[in-house]
Amino acid sequence: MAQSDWLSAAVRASAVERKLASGETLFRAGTKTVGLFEVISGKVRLARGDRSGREAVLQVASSGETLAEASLFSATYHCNAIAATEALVRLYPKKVLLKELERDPKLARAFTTRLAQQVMALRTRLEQRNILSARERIRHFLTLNLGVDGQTVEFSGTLKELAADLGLTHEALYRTLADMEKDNEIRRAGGKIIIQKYDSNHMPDGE
Amino acid sequence: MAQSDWLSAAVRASAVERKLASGETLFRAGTKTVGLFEVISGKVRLARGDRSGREAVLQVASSGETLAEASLFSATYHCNAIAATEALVRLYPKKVLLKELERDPKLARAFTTRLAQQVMALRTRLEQRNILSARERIRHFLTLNLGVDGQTVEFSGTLKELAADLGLTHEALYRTLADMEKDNEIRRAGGKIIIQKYDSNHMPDGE
DNA sequence: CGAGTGATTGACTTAGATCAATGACCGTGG
DNA sequence: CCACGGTCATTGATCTAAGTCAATCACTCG
Repeated sequence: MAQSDWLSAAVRASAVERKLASGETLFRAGTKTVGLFEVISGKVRLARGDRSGREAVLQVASSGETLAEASLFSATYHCNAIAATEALVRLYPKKVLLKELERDPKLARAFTTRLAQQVMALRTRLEQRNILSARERIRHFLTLNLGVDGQTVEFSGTLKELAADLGLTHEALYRTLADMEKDNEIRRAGGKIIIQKYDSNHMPDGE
Repeated sequence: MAQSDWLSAAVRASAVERKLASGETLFRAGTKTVGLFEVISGKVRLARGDRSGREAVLQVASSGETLAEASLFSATYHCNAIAATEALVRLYPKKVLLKELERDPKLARAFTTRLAQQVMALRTRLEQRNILSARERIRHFLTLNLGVDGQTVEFSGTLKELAADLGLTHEALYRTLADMEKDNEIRRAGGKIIIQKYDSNHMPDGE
């Protein structure tokens, strides 16, 4: 399951595992960086909290994904990483990884590609945050996460988490989802959302 | 001025320059990627537009900065790049660059570092977009862009551009700025904003 | 069985988006 | 040289959707 294939054997050998309880902090902003984390199981969210207590979710890493790639190039972390569920993570120490990156061009390339993907993912996220209407925001999310069948979106975790992910209050999400269901735009079934119609010519609110 | 020092001679040799009029499009989402752009003079903004016409500014690249690093690893662009002012850009063709990245570890490292910085910058941006209060958002921007003197923030371009950058309407920005000035929190002088006081214990609106 | 949390809905408030109008500038072409 | 079109900066009025506070129900876990 772990798709750490892109990591070289040398790096993998140096890994250290750590178990996290739900809600436990993996690292905190300001702390010295120790390396790159891979989530083996569970989910870990990367967030920054502003003074007002509100926290901005920057990323939610599930099994197979990595955390804090960028922090490798900085002395301290700039975000907080908190386990969203009980989780198992693997730490690839900074030193080893950096050295290997230097030596192994294949690894370097893979790593760079990952970073590039992150950049694009972040941009998508940013794009989404620019949408002010909750409904449009949800639509945006839905279209981006359509399953292979082209009409089902599966989301992991709670709706509350999804709300945080979308940058909405959970109330707003519940309500909008309910509205969309009432309007027959979507249907819900457990952890799934089924899009009822997606033709560009119904636009209930756009011009 | 151009800080393309991190690029190897081979890459630099292959560069092609292009002049853009203000408002001219450099590339559009969906177009095939041709390479990496460096802004030599002027400003180019990277943006994604949602169906409603609203455009999300993802990055504004000024002289010395590069555009579309991530697109090197993807077949098509995912954003639009539009010259915000008259601008001169240099194109480093994808093919050459990719090959050089493969060959030159030093270049690869530099490039990776850039990407990592981008990731962090994007995260900061994302964090900002999570702040709902216009005033807090501006404060956040100000603290992040404090000059060396610790109390002056210089911004380039128009206030309107800044507004787009902050994800606010220009009206909201004008108003909030005016309010902050009235409250003696800031002072304005041309393209500068001077912070009058920044002690954590005045909090005009926080709890 | 009670505490804790998610899901949901109601009522209310508010801050920011929207629409609109005005004055200051600036460059440009006749 | 100046009138005119364009854009920025600014402010007013209004509206609305999302945030906030709050209550309820269903579940699960120990």
